Amino acid sequence: MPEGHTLFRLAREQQAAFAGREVHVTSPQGRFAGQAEMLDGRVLDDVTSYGKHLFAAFGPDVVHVHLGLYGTFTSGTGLPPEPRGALRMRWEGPGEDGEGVWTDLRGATACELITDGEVQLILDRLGPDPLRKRSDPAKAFARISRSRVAIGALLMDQAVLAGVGNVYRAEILFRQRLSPFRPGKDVAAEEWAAMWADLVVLMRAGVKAGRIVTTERADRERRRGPALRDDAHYVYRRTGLPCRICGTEVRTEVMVGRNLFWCPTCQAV
DNA sequence: TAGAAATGTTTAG
DNA sequence: TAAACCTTTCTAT
Repeated sequence: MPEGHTLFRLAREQQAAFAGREVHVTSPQGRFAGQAEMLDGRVLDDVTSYGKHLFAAFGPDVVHVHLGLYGTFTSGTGLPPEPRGALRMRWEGPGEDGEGVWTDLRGATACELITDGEVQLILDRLGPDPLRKRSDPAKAFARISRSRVAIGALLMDQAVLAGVGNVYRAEILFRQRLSPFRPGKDVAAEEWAAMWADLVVLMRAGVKAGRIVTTERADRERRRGPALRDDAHYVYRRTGLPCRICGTEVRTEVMVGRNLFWCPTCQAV
C-alpha cells in the first residue's frame, strides 16, 4: 500500500513505539542479518519519512527502507508471532508501558544501512512532498511548466514531486478534471496551485484513514462509519465502469509503465 | 494449485 | 521501452 501517506504514517507510528529506547533488531530471513547484528540493542533516535522513503536513525547509522511495490510493515504489541515467510527485518522493543511492541518488514525493495551523507543524497534528488510543511510547490511547477512530458507522467516522477504514486496520480487528475495527456508546459499556474492544495488535503486524509480515499461520498460515509471499499476512488481500477460523475466508461492505458485510469469526458483536455 | 496483478524503482538495451 | 527485483493476495481452473 505504499504511497507517501503510508510512509508518513509508518514513521509516526514507529517513532511513538520505538524511539528513545533500545531495539532488538533481527533478520530471520538473513538478507539484513549482518546489519541487524550491528544495530541490535542500540537506541533508536528517530524515524522520519520523505516521499516514499523511510529513515530510522541509530546514532550515525541510518536504516533506509523503500517498500517498492510489495513491501509491507506489520506490527503489534505483546509477543511477536513466530517468524514466517521471508521476514527481512524485525524490531522488538519494550514499548511505552513495558508490555512489548514489535514490527516486521517483508518484501521491501530497499532495506539498507546508510550514512547521513547518503540520506542527503537521496533527499537531494526528490521533489517537494505535499505532506511536509516546508515543501515548496513552486519547485515542482518550475519543472512541470518547462516540460513537454504529459502531466500524468510528471506526477509519477519523484524528482518532480515526492510521494505521489499511481492511485493519487489518477485521482488527483480526475478531481481537477485534467487530461493526463496534457503536456506539463500547458498546465496553468492556477491549475497547479489547485492540484497541490488538493494533494495536501487528500494525502493528509490518507495518513489519517490509513488508506487512499478520494471521493466525496466515501468522505461523508467515513464520518458515520467505514466507507464501502469500492466507493473510495473515482477512476483508479474502475476500467469499463461508468464514471461516477458523467457515466462515461472509465478508460485505461499504460503510461510510464503503469496503468493509468481516466474519464475521457470529464478529463477531456 | 497455478497464474496474474499489485499503491515502485533501477538497470540494461 | 523492457526486464528484473521481490512478496502477498486474489481469482480462475
